[in-house]
Amino acid sequence: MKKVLVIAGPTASGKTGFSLEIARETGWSVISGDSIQVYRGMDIGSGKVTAEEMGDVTHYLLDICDPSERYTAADFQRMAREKIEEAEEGIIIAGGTGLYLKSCLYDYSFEEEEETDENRFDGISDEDLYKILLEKDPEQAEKIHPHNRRRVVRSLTILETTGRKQSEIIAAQEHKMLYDTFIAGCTMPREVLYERINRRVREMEAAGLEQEVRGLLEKGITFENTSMKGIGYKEWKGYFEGTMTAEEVIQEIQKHSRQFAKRQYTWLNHQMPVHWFNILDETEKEEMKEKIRKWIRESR
RNA sequence: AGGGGUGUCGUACAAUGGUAGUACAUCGGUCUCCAAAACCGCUGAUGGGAGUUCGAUUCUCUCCACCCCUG
Repeated sequence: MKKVLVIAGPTASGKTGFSLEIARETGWSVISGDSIQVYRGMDIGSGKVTAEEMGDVTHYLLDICDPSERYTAADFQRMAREKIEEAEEGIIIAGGTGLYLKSCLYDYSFEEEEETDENRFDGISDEDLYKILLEKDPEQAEKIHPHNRRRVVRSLTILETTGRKQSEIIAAQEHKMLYDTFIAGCTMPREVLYERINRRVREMEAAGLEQEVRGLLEKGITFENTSMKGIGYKEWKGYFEGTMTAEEVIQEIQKHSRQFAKRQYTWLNHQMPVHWFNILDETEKEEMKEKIRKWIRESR
């Protein structure tokens, strides 16, 4: 069974550095498990590993899309699984996009779908849309809040294009991991992480984040593109429309990053079996490495 | 020092002589392809004291704090 070492954790927790250390020790490649780092030209704001840091460690799923394209969890699932299968012994996935990690590791199945008109439900209220779903797939509807239009539309789309209920698709799965997986979670006290986040955003500012965003806009990328929904990018809309100062933008990015880190903790704590360790504590870090080495030695 | 003004959750604002509300933030949570997305929930305030009143956050006085003007 292929071994998959997942290095997870909230933003700014040091996932990249740790994954490089392990990659150099094991000789394994690294898959980026990140929804924004797939886009070319989005380097500073996405906290992408630099060529210099990377050295000769092979990285997959970085810079594989144009920012005008839409990359999704299904794309990640397919491409990451391909890389896992190609690996000789094992591979590392470093990233903080919870859904991407889970959908790749577990037996999630994303049904093939036809293109649908995104605006076909315009004019129908959230409540009415929810009632429709309640009628057609009550089991799934009960799991979704009526106000969460995106999820309601999603379920209806699955129903329309595949002819199957989302609840049935999920019920047919075993909810088991497909690989021999070990999930290491980089963490640290919340206040320390928040300070690091704030500092990192300042560093992005100094590294030329504004110029990076300006360059994307000049190439025709708009704030409507999925890629521009990322933290560090979407906040500049007001700035380029003349309603916000750069300082306000930076503070928004810091705030959104902190909120994101909190959501990442919630996801990782509740959705996957993570082995947490305080990455700033040298002893804990070494213990984690030892656990990883032991897990690699075990043959299953 | 004199004159004027303002004091309500962390912040910005509401309202009322009779249960003090909203937004954002904080904190917590949901999650099967837009997920760095979308959505949900909780906590939390009338500056201190006195008076009028059945009842004051509201009216009155006083103290305190802050702001503006004058010197």
